[in-house]
Order: sequence, then structure tokens, then C-alpha cells
Amino acid sequence: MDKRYFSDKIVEWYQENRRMLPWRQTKDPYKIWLSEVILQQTRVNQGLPYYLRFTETFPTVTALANASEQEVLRLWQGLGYYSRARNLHKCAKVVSKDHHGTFPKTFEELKKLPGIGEYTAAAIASIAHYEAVAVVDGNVFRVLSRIFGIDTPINTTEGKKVFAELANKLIPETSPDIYNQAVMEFGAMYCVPKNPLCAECIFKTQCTAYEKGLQNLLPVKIKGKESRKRYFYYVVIQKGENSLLMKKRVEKDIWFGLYDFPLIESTKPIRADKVIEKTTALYPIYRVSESVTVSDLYKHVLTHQTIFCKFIIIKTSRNMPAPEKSMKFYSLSKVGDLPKPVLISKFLKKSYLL
DNA sequence: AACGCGGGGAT
DNA sequence: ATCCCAGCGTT
Repeated sequence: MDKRYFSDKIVEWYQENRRMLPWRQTKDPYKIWLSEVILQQTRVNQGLPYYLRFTETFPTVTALANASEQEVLRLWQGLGYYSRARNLHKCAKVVSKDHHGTFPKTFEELKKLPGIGEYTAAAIASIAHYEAVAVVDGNVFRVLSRIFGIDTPINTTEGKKVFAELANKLIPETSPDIYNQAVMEFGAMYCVPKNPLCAECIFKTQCTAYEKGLQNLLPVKIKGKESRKRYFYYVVIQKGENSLLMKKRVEKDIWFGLYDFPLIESTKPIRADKVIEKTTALYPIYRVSESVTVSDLYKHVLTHQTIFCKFIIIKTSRNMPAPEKSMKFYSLSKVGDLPKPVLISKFLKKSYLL
């Protein structure tokens, strides 16, 4: 298919079918950047409320830079991939301090900033500054692999190269911003992963995958290894009526920088009586055996691991000290302000109505 | 080149 | 139950 035909046709489609989204109403590089980071590995519907909260709370990059990391993580709570939030904050500080609050304008300069990789740099440079550099995201892989019948695996170095080169060959010099967004929107709305809407597709007569019936086989992706299972037994120590013992996760692991309870981890499930035994050994000062209850099983299915979790709830009297320096008792209202994994938030909501 | 990192919606 | 999403940084 002719390159010019493809870009014209998809841009025409976009202008008639695009969703109205707040980050499409602005050319402010700060807001473009914010939306792009939020939308990394995240669907529009999941990211939208976060975008609205961030732009409302932090109208400028300097406002964001002046916040604490805790505030940023708190606002990011529930969105996942929390290194995005830490890099977002880091990047805001760099832009605020080293660039006088103005983002660099070129693809190459943008890519040097924390949290900005190939995709995000291309998105900002093209959308905010009309640089003719193609974005290559999951949508682009899908649309191009199907229409042009490319079966190079997308999660290999070779695949990334092949698709980036093709994408940059297709992007027009005029309106690269519209073109990039058009391909992504088309991938999100029509050329979807499973059962794409080929019957009403504007490229029905040109699409290699449709012609050969390969829609559900493209793009090709090498299978990763299967996710591991982890068993978390959270020890929830409630002091008086109003405070809970919590700790910040500092180990290099899931939920780094977020707060949860002290926990006993295992690669295999442990019987409840055994868990209570271990808890007694760990926290003898709370006299665990007298007041312990165990919650139902919480199953938390993530892409890279499945976490099976139970909460062991121990009530203790006032004026008991925290058992370790890294832990601290927080009143329930303060607990509500701490950034926590959704698993913890759900448990708290159910048990303590936070 | 491979791995770790979240949560939610669609199928 | 599985896949995948407007990916990035580290090992």
C-alpha cells in the first residue's frame, strides 16, 4: 500500500472518529507529558481520573516538582507501576531546576529525562512540537504488523527495530502529531487485540492479515516465563481502637515506597495455626495467642505474579511500643493518607471503613 | 537480551 | 484463566 494513502486515510478516519479526551485539548508539553506517563501500559479509562487529579493538584511542572514524593505516590495510589510516579517527580524536579520549568523540545533531549523513553519522547516531540518522529507502542505494533503482514516478534530487538523503521517511514512531515495519535486511536478502537472489527475497517481491502485471515495471529510475541506465586500473611496489629502498625516497603521488590503491614512470606501456603505460631515467635510482646483473628483469603492476580494473602489481626492495648524502628503506629486517618498497595486498601476499606 | 514492575478490563 | 494495555529502567 502506498505510504501516502495510508497516512491520509488513517488521519481522515481519526478526525471523524476520535474520542474527546482532555489531553487532546492542549499543546502544553507538561500536560502532554503527564498524560503519556500515566498512559504507559495503562488504558485510557483507567488513567483518565488520575490525569484529572494530577492536573488539578499540580497545574504546572514546578508545582509538581515542589511536592513531596509521598504526595505524588499518594496521588498515584492504585495506578500501579509506581516507579513511574517516582520518575515523574524526579523528572519534574530536573525540568523545574535545570530547564527553568520548560521541557526540552526535541526527541533526543526529551529521551534523556527520567521516565521518558523512546515512546514518550516521540509522543511529546510530535504532539507538542510537531517533530516528525513516530511513536511505537502496543497499538502501532498491532496495526502495522497486521496491515503490512509483518511477523517479526515485537518483543525482540529485531522486532523493535523493524517496526520503528517502518513507522518512521510512514509518518508524514505535515501533522505528525495527528498521525501518531491516529494510529494509536485506530489500534485502540478498531484494530484491537482480539476479534478486530475487520468487517467495517477502512483498510479491509489492503490489510494483509485480513486477506490471509491472520488477524488473531498478529502481532507475534515471544512468550515470557510464567508468573510466580507468593503467599503473604500480613500481621495487622491494632493498638486501641484507632491505630495500626505499618511499615514502608524499602526492599527492591513490588510496591517499593508504599506502606503495608509487617508480613510473613512463603512460597507455599501455610496453615493458619502455623502462621499464628510464627507470628507469636516474631511478636511475643503482643501476646498473639489471646486475641488473634485471621481474615479470608485475598487473591491478587498481577501480570507478573499472583499474591495470595491473609490478614492476621491482633488487638493490643494502648501504649504498646512498635517492635522495630522501621515500623510505626498510625492513627486511622493518617493511615488513609499513606500510599498503599490496592490489596491493603481493599482490606482496610472492608475492615476499618477507611 | 532478559527481567521486574500493577492493576483492571475484555474475552 | 489469559491477554494486554499511549513502556521504562536495571541487570
